[in-house]
Amino acid sequence: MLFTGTHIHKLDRKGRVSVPKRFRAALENEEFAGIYLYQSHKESALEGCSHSHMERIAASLDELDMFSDEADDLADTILGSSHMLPYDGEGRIILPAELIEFARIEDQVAFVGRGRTFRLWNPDIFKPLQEASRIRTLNRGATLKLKPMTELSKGARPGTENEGDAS
Amino acid sequence: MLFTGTHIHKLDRKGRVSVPKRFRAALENEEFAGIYLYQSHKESALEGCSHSHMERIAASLDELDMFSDEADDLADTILGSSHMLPYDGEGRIILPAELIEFARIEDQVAFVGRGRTFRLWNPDIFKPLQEASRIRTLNRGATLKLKPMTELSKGARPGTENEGDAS
DNA sequence: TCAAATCCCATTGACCCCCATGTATTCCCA
DNA sequence: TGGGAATACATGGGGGTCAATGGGATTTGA
Repeated sequence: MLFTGTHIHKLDRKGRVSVPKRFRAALENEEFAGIYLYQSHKESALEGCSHSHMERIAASLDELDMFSDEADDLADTILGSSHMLPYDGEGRIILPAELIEFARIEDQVAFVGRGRTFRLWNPDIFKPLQEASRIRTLNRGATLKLKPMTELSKGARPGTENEGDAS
Repeated sequence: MLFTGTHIHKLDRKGRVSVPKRFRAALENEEFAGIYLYQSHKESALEGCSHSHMERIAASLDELDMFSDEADDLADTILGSSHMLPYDGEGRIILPAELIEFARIEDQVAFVGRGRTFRLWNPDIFKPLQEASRIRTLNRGATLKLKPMTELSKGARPGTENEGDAS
């Protein structure tokens, strides 16, 4: 289950867009045949994930103090603003007008893999940002500490990763 | 069983409102065909949940000191003021006048998913609050620490696990 | 007896299923 | 290695179905 690469697809006049085959393949064991989308906090983009990932978010929120302000805000912005979008027979979803508007999407949609999650962009907006981020990374000389293989099979560890971040 | 998204439905002149199909689907294995609603203690909203979640609240109250003021208050505000609302043949409930008034609901009701629970709002009140939540989340740089996948199958239990694992 | 709740049916409009067409990639064979 | 066919994926659009809604009729309960 890994989302990789950038795939640009067309938004048709019914508001439908094909989910890339690779992404659907990454999701094929999910109980829900479709994807979840919600507005990104920091970018003019949509965050995408699987049903089980959404379950993880809910379970994690459940553990925060039920009455904490932070849990409240996160519930409103992630769970409350998310859209559960099933595939049609051809593996397409309908992009809700609200999300199209938020991400300023026109006639094309870029699906950008981010590992456990992915993002949807207006390709014209994403492209220059991607270039800028590439340059920042080079200048910074960033290196990624890889986890030992042995840990991977045990499943993801908490505390180290933090999804939907690290631009 | 996950409540996600915001669904705005109409309150008709008989005081009925359709429960979103997705929410009903999330509840379809419940013994009681309907939902529970009670007044939120911090928002001008109604808290909604399933029968089994209500059981969980009752069980949690049991664990507090039976004679503490806190348990007293929670029992009064949650269990005492909750309404058990069955669906009609079309999947609607009747919103009691008391709750309509409390949440200042007019002709529309927003069902807002929060994972294991959901809230009902006057959409005009909720929308700006949600926007404020988004901004706070952004400023806070909040990222959610996700639970490891392996714990999901055990079900969520608040307050117990989650430690002894951060690398 | 009256009011309120439940049942029942009609309407409408959005969504989903289905099929047809187009396009790119892969695979096979010369 | 190049060309061509076959297949799989992406796209376009029509029509049926179902969820949401509105309102009348019947039942229940105070």
